Parts: sequence; structure tokens; C-alpha cells
Amino acid sequence: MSSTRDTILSTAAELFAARGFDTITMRDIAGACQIKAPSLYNHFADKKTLYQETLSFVFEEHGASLIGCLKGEKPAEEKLGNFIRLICHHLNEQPMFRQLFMRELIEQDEDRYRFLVNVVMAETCHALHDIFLAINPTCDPHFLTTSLIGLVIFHFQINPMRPYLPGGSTETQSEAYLATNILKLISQALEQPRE
Amino acid sequence: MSSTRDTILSTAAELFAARGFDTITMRDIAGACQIKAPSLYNHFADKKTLYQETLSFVFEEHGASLIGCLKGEKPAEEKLGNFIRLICHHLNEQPMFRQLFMRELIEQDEDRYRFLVNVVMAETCHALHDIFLAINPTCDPHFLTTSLIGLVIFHFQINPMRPYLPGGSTETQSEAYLATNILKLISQALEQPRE
DNA sequence: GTGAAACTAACGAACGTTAGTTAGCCAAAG
DNA sequence: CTTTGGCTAACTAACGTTCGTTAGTTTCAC
Repeated sequence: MSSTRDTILSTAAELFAARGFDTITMRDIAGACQIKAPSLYNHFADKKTLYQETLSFVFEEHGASLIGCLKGEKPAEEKLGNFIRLICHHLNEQPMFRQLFMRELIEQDEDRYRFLVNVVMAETCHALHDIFLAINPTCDPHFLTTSLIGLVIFHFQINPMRPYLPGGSTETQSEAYLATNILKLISQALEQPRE
Repeated sequence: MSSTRDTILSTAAELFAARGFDTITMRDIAGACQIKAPSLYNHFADKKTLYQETLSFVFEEHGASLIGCLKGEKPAEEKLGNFIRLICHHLNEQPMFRQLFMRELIEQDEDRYRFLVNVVMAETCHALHDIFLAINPTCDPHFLTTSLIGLVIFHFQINPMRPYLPGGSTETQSEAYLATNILKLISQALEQPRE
């Protein structure tokens, strides 16, 4: 029983992700849900609230999934590998998540940063932080954590651009190729002590 | 004697970078230049053209500067270090450039990708590609190039978010710290042969 | 040199469009 | 019979843009 509300949220997520808050109109969202714009106001107070709830809807779902594979008693190296493969899978299969994340990152707004951190990043980053320290207590866990997030996000973000870059074959766009190489890059960095 | 046209372009660059194409109005830009909106049309055909010319204005300038330090007869290792320090300096001092780049990256549009590649990335990426191969002919130059670009862009983009992340001290936001650590990370990856 | 003509770049006013939003109505479900 | 959730119609505000005008500057024949 997918409620109208959930239909609206997932539809809005796709549209906002693809074309941004300002470009998408209430009429666009309503049309994609096969209702009329005023009906949206039966479910959400205004456009801004709808956008905010869309973000929560998407981020909470992905945040919970990502943190899952970092908990438990498995060895740190295994958890790290699993995490990289999982997040690559998410970013590859659900460009919506990545796009919304990028859009929030670009609006240089204190409150929106805090929201982003609290709902998707904080727990995951803490877990990664601990994993890095477990593998190599002399490493620089903050730099490694942010590097890892940056690498996975950016590599999938520029995938459509690779054909125009030197050496950007279709193989280099694949989820498996990117996951493997990012893991390798991070693992090499982990072997070295901080200067 | 900075012409009105140049004033408009650099003002528009700041505004578009900070708040995006749709959020910024012609009246905003005009106001910041201390003229009225209709006067903008004496210099640019319409808003879209003004935006496009703003991008060229900013990207050509930075593109030329970045490619500069990759040419010449210095050893590859030295050029790589210089490039990383220079691009970190640009991204740190001129958030405008980074923001406009990110905004173009997020609009999943074939034509805009091509423009971005042609005007800022193509030459630089080819030069980096060659430098990586010169240092280690068995490396994966495409992956290293895109990883490097991703790392520098992302690290500076999330700087304002670091206070909310574990271990995100102010030191970890500094240009010198980031340049050093990114260079180290890439150099370690370069020492290893492809699998 | 001087005055007419042409060009440049600014302006206020206004147009057409479209956005978000509200009001009021109606059908079905519980 | 009341609540829920859809609808049509309409409103207000703001946007990009055009128009007609004007003040200052340049060009140039005489």
C-alpha cells in the first residue's frame, strides 16, 4: 500500500536530484505523480518542506544501509572492503542519492551541512575512522575517511565525462573496477605510517 | 580601466558560483554592478549567454594557469608536486572556480560536459596522464588522474563541513596540509605496479 | 573648428509568463 | 456525516525581457 505521500516523496527525489530545487516546479512533481499541484499541499506545507522531507526520506534510507556493513565483529579489513563495494553499488545504481548529496554539498549553508552530517555522514565517518585506526594506529584517519568519501563520490559523478578524457574506456566506469581500485588506493595509504 | 563588461562578468561569476543560475536574477547581478537590469542587455544577449560567457571567463583563466606548471623540461615528480600545490592554492583561494566547476558537474548535460572538458580539463588531464606514465609506466594513468582531480576538489569542497566530522581540526583544512597529504597518497599509489 | 549625425550605454516603465500558494468545491471512504 | 484527498480557478509576486527615451561621446563633411 504505497501511500500517495510516499509516491510524492520518491517522485520528488528523482526530480530534485536530476534538475535541482529551483528548476523543478510543484506542477512538475504533481504531474509525475498524476495529480495536480494544489493536491500536494494536502500532504506537505510548502515546497521547501517537501524538499526537506525528500532529503530525509532518501538520506535516512541510504545512511542506515551504509552504516550496517560497518558494524559487527568482522575484521576491520573485511569491513572496509565491504563498505567500499557497497557504497560503490549505491552510487552506481542510485544516482539520485549521489546527486542530492552533491547538491547539498554545493549550497554553502551551515544548517544544511549539519543536517547532511547528522543524517548520513556522522555515524559512517566515525565507523570508518575507527576501522582505519584498527588497521593502522599510526595512520591519519580523518584524512583517509574524507579521501575515501571524496573518491567514491567523484569517480561516479564524472563517469559520464570519462569518454572525453584520456584513457576513459567503458571498463573504467564500471562499479567493480572502481571499487577494486579505490580499495587498493586506500589500502596502500593505510600501510604507511603518518610522517 | 576595467570595462563595464568585465565588471559584469566577474560580479556574475561570484554570484552564480555562490548561489547558482536559477537563484540569481538579472536584477541581482545588475544591482551588484550598480546599474539596472535592462542595462545588462547592452552587453549580453540574454541571461543564458551571460552565464556561458561567465564560465568561459573563469575557466579559461584557471585552465591556462594550471596547464602552465605541467609543461617544460622539469622532472615529472617535480611537476606533479608543483601541480598539486598550485591547484590546491587555486581551490583554496578562489572558491568561485571550484563552485562553478561543481555546478557544471552536477547538471548531467552532454554539451556542458564537453565544454568543461575542452576548456579546463582536456589539456591538464593529458599532461597528468603523461606525467604518471613517465614516473611509472606500469601504472593506471586514467584512474590516477581522475582520482587526483577528485581528491583536490572534494577535500576543499567539504572544508566547511570538517568541524562536524571526527578529527576535523582546523589544521586539516589548510592548503598546505591537504596538498602534502594528497601528494603523498598519489605518490604511494604510483610506486605500485598495476595488478 | 563646428555642428549634424551616429553610436554607446544607461534608465524607468511595462509586458507576458510562470512560479508558489490559497480558497472553495466535490466525491468517496469509514 | 465527517474526514480525506482530489479538483478548478484564481491570486500575488517575481522573473526575464522589450520598449522608448535620454545623456554623453565619437565621427566627419563642410
